[in-house]
Amino acid sequence: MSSIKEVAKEANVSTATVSHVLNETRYVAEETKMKVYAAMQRLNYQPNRVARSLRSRKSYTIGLIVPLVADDTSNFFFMSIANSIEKYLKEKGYNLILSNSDEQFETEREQVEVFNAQFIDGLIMAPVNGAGKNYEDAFSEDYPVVFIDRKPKSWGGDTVLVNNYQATFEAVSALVAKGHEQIGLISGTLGITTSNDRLEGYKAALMHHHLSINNELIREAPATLNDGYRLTAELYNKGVTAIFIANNVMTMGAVSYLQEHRVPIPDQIAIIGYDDYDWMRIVSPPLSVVRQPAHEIGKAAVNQLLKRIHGDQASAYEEWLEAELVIRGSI
Amino acid sequence: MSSIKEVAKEANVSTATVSHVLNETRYVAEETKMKVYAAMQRLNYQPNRVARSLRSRKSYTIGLIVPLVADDTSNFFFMSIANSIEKYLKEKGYNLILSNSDEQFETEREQVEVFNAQFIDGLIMAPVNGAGKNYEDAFSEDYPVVFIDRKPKSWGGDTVLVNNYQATFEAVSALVAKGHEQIGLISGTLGITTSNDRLEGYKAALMHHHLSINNELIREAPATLNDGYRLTAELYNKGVTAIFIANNVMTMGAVSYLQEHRVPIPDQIAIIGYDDYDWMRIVSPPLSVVRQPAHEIGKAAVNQLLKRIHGDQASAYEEWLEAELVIRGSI
DNA sequence: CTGAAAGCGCTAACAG
DNA sequence: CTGTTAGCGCTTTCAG
Repeated sequence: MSSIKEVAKEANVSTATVSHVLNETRYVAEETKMKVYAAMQRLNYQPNRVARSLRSRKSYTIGLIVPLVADDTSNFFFMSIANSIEKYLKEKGYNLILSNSDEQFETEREQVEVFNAQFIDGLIMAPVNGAGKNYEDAFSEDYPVVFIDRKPKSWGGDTVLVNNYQATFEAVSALVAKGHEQIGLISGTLGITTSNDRLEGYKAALMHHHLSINNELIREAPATLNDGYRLTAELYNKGVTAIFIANNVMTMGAVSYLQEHRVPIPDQIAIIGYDDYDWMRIVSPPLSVVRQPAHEIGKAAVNQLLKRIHGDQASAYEEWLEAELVIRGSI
Repeated sequence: MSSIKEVAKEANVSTATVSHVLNETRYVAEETKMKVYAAMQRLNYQPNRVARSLRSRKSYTIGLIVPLVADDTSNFFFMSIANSIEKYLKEKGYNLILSNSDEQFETEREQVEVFNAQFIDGLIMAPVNGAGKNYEDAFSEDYPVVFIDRKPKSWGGDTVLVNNYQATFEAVSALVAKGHEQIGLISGTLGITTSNDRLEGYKAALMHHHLSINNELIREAPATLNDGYRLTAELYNKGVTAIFIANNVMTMGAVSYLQEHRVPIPDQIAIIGYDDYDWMRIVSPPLSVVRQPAHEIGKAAVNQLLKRIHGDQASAYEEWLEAELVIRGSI
């Protein structure tokens, strides 16, 4: 790998000139430019990004931390987001360092420390489940941070969220409209905004339609397939006629239980799940779901982050994206 | 962010000493060490990784390039691999830069160029579909490279592969054992080792069981849900009694077609799909599949890469991992 | 046992 | 219009 010095020598100019033609950062005579380009060509020169970062304090790299639990091979919600973030960043000439917090606060914190020492230009993160974490002073002041999907109480910075409350309200209302009165809720662990908002949306919809809220019909557990299966069994035995399941993994568990026990959907139990993956259309019957705009989350987060990187000093930004109720055969 | 210089001053030692206590790279008196630690504590010192990289030519960062087509939101095979790679790298103190080639050779090549200028310590990549690409000289000599999942003919370096041939052979044999003689094959685009090997395994199994190979029953298209749907329709109309589908996305398309047209599985058509995700267990009937060891691929690739990083000079390494036939209700 | 200082490759004053 | 040079923060040789 050749250096800027060698190029300068080869082209009979100074390193400053090479640097300036490289970055178009001051006027250079056409003729000189040509000499430099030729030299770069001959030496197959590639500017060293590390040296550049050290000097200019810009790495064109941003960090992403997502919480994927290790043995849950099915929750690709954050992977979809990671994918879209990578895509938009690439368009803007940025690289993505991906890290998984494994839904563990410790791991998350460690990764933040690593990033603090690494000249990332910005950080996007979906914080782990759990309240009361002090985020504000975890980050060195050197880069902007955007939270996605979840908003801890202690976080007062930029955030991109999904309107889970509204989507759940609509979904539960749709069940009510079909005549259901005993409607169960299966939720992942409460305590994060996403789960809480879905619970609130559920309650609000029932109240709005003058149905009573029965705590017996509200079930919470870690978002795993097995727990979804188990809670569905419990609710089924309580005599519900409809279930709203607040995440995709537990939706799978619910379908699994109902199919194994030959419970006809939607005749005996209607269900609405969360997130929209292709497989939800090929189970029988196809599943009604709340579709989250995973792609838009990534896009909005990148946009906001780049704004900050480019010096935007506006006060904390909070964007709410709408989720969409998709009705199929399961209700 | 404080620097090593400030720490040195604070501790009344030289920067050399600070560096050496930091890296435990030469003997430092216990007392001096303590002074340095105390100073680091007081200044909340974090060594700057970029400067360290520039000097030591080591970044503790490795690159990963995977081919995920943009609008195919369901093929999470490479995402699973990315996930496991990230996990193993973190254990070893490395970071992961993730990039998507979008199954486009141009994008892939551009990303390699970026990596060439970036002091990655190594690169793992699943090359794009398509033969005849000259890989050997695309990479700067500065870092080792491990290919995963696919092996272009022009690549003579380290590779981690899945024994698709053997797995397909077993799957098709299982269909034969059930009495099927008209067995269709639905494959993603041919030309990459993965698809080719599955085709060969299919043919070999038929021949081994003295069944004739009917090219009419072998269908190829880009691996999309819609194409899987369409090819299933075609094969169904050809009168097959069983179909082997060589990837997970087209498997979804196949199930979709058969369910919509109320074709009983496995009574009228038996199917075996590829890859094993949770949703395959909750369609009715649960799908028999070939399960690829996504996790092990990541692990093996990381191990091999780190060996090279640590100076292993052995000749090209090729690891074949076994895929597993999982029999469920669909045959 | 420790320090001085060179230098990794680059950018950007400052000086013509 | 271009060159000289300091210095980003660190590692490491050489010299005590």
